[in-house]
Amino acid sequence: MIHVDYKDRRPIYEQVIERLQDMMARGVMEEGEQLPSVRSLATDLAINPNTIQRAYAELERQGYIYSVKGKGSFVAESRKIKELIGRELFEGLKATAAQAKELGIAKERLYQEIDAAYGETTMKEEQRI
Amino acid sequence: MIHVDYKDRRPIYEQVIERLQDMMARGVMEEGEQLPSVRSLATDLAINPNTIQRAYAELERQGYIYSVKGKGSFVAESRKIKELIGRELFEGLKATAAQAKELGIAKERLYQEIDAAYGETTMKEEQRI
Amino acid sequence: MIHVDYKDRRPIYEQVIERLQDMMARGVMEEGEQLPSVRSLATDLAINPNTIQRAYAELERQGYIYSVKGKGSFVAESRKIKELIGRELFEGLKATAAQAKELGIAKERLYQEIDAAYGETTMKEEQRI
Amino acid sequence: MIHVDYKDRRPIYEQVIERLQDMMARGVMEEGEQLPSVRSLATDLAINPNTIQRAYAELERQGYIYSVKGKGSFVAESRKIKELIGRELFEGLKATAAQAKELGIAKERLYQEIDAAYGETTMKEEQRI
DNA sequence: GTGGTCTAGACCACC
DNA sequence: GTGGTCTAGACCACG
Repeated sequence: MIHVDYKDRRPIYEQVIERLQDMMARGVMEEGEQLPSVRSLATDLAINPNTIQRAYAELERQGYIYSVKGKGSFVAESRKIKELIGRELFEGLKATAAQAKELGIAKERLYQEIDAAYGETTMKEEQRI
Repeated sequence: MIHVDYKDRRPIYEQVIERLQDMMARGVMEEGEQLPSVRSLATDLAINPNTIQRAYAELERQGYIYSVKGKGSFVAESRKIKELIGRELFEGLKATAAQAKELGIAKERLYQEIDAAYGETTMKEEQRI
Repeated sequence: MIHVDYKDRRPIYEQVIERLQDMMARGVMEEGEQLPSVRSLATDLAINPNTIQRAYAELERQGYIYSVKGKGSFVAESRKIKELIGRELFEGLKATAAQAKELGIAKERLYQEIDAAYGETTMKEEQRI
Repeated sequence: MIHVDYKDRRPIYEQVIERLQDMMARGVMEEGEQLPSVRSLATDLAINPNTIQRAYAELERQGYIYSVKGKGSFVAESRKIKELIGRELFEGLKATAAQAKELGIAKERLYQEIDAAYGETTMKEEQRI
């Protein structure tokens, strides 16, 4: 389900956060669904419970999940999650576009790159057919 | 000229690198121009010379500048810098686009955001008129 | 295990890098194996931890090892290491051959030297028998 | 005649040494021929006379040239120069071959690389015809 | 004066 | 405990 890569230079708790965010954004984990307990997930991934605890705390702080004492942690409303993910992505895109403009890069050149990214994966899916 | 933010979580030497990359990309520092000496920039920013030294070493490794013992550090060819900056920007954009596709975001939505970024600044310039 | 030579004109961190590269290339240190910690190796060699830190950072950048905060540093995949070492060696050989050609040295003379190096050690091994 | 590259990371005096060694090895400068004076060469290359002085001193120490007080510096016997150049090149090759053997690389693989280096340039010369 | 290396000692983030 | 960053201060090589 989740996989941590020790060769990845980012801290493990960040990897866990990102993987969970991704699963929630893509609907693999649905609104209101209960997340695995800190201890069970720690056992599954063979890492320190403190690390999972930290990931969950951060996800709660950001608004992706909410915790109920004595019950567990749950996925927040999908509307909210979509908004959070979208805001982050668009902010990054905005910064990139601003920098590109400053460097004198035509915006059509950016479109082109986006088309390539979208088309590329589409091709792969077609090959699966 | 350059400013370091101690509240920023990123290491100081990275902030210095990015600021200098940016200045070179925008042509504020021209090809062949001598950068401030390690010691003088360290004094200006009120940080340790070793930290600047590290930033310069990394910039040289990446190809943005070249350093000569006893002479100083100098901005590399602008052609090369444009290429380096462009490659980095497009790689980031590619990753963003791939993520957006995975999240089911229409690429037209990305175009829209880019147009906004390009248009926005244009608006500001027009307001100056 | 490792030895630094203060009479050597090359910086200490480079000597450490080369010794470790050599050990990894020869299989003395195997894939995934944990390297000595920055502090312990520094103590062993009686040099400053920062110097070891720099060597490890460079080795990671080159792809020979990977480091994880709070865990340690580990030898990369042997396949990758073989490739890195081989590339370096052949590049050096290419430069030597090019220089030899320019000086009007027959390439058979180079073969001869290589045979000597290969044969010489073989002789030693035979003497052991 | 000689050219120094400020972008080259090696110190200028080393570049001057190598260029002169090369010219002597290839017979561009003949046995007994007088080298340009320290001051005139310094002026030509627009660098500090101390730098040239250092290069000449090092070349004399290595046996490539000899100086006569009040007269100038002269190229040593070509037999000696050939020997010096050859010794350096073959020592490097020997070390490379030894390392290759230790890594389990077949010596035929080294021949191949040498052939490529010799052949490649030969091709270019043929194209000139 | 310039860049480059090294030491000693401190603090942080992570696990 | 681990790796990573930073400071203060020193010394060297180069021009």
